[in-house]
Amino acid sequence: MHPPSRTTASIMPTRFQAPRGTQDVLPQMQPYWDAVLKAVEAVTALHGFRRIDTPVFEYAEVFEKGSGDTTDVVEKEMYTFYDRGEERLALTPEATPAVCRAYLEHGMASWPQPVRLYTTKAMFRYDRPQRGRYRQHTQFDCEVIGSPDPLVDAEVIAILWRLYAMLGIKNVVVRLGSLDDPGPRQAYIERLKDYYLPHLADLSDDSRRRFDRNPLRLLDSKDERDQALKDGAPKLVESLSPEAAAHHKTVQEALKAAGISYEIDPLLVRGLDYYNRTVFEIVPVDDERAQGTIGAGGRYDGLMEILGGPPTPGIGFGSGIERIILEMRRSGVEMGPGAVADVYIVHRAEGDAGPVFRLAASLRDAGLAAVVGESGRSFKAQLRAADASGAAFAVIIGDDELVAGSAVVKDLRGEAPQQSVGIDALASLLAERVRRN
RNA sequence: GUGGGCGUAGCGUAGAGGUUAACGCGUCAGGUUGUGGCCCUGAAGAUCGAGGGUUCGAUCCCCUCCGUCCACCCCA
Repeated sequence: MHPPSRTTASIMPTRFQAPRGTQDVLPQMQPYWDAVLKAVEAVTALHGFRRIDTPVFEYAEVFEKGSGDTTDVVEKEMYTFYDRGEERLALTPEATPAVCRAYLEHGMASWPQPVRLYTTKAMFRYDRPQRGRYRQHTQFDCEVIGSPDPLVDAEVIAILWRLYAMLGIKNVVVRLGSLDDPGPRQAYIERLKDYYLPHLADLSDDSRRRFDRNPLRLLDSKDERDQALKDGAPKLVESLSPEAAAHHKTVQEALKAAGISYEIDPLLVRGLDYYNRTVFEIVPVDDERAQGTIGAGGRYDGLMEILGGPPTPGIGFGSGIERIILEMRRSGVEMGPGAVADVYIVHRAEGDAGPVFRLAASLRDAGLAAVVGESGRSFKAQLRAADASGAAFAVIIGDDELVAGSAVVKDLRGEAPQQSVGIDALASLLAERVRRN
């Protein structure tokens, strides 16, 4: 469980740094996060979703059973640990099993069905970091539990579609596939293996491994040696059972009705075991990079039983907020820092700070963001800071004003002339002027 | 987990086996008496990612580690 500890020097040469694959979200990036989180709230409200928050960690079995213990996410990427007792826990690598666990634990089957839930939370996967791939990332996650209706499939796709549009993301497309139900899918897999069996020697190493572990992935190979064989392989979406085919068709009709551009991807395979029927991803059309997928999900009608609950259909998706923001910026969305204050107080109160602090408090009482300049810095320096703060007004209190009980109001953004105002009247006056701007 | 590129002040970059490592942005201070944005001047700020090796000498060459980026794998 515990690897030999490395020397401090090798981890931390001269100073601390954030652990590999993690990142600080600095103030200049916060406007993007703010925009995404606000849009998430807005779009989920428009679809009648309610928020749920599950713990950062769960019993490891929740994911081992839920996600599938042979999936890469569980087998290679999960942060598993023992706490000080005997409990084996795991940092959440994906939201769906955790939300389903909560559904069962709290008897949500007795709520009006289906239950529509969303969350935004940190996910952890031990993986080699790349642009858009982090060991800690944040996901917007939606789950609709308790309905087999294909219209619900289309609805969750519509949520993402609307969210991305709200955020100014352009040029994305939905890739839609169907994995059928377990029985027919298994029959299809057998046919696929029969097709590939005579050609095993010609396949890439990766694909030979896939043949045993996850044959569906054969169709997804990017290796040149595998390309020729792919074309002749039986396609899953062309082999669907009548029920799954009808479901698939209804989803498509609903997407068309909603004006969502999608393309059928007969090779779409997701890396989690629990999916059946509808699977989808949303990808940029003009970015061929590997980590381009910004949102993905699918139906998981069998998951609740795997977790020990009664048969309960469900569908959901996750969308990585870091990737959403990368895509926003690639679409040309630019967000500035914004003003940190409405009013910046320039003063020379080295002795008696009372009047300055009372003024600042009265401004804040009036709802104005007020920043007090640093004592001891020149008026010039403080005014430069006032300008940089983005404040609309500077209020100047020097020695003369201190004696007179007044302050000079300077309009930093407009043409209004400076005026001297009694300190008592300042807050209401500025509140009025800021409101007018 | 596999293969490869990169790592010089807070940020973006230049540089060369050999005296005090350069520039822009940013920061701070000034440009006379208490007034921002533009402009000008100056200052601070870099053990050249870390450790080890080769060499008379390394920031530059070699190795290891750390980080980052790209592809694969996987995924959001």
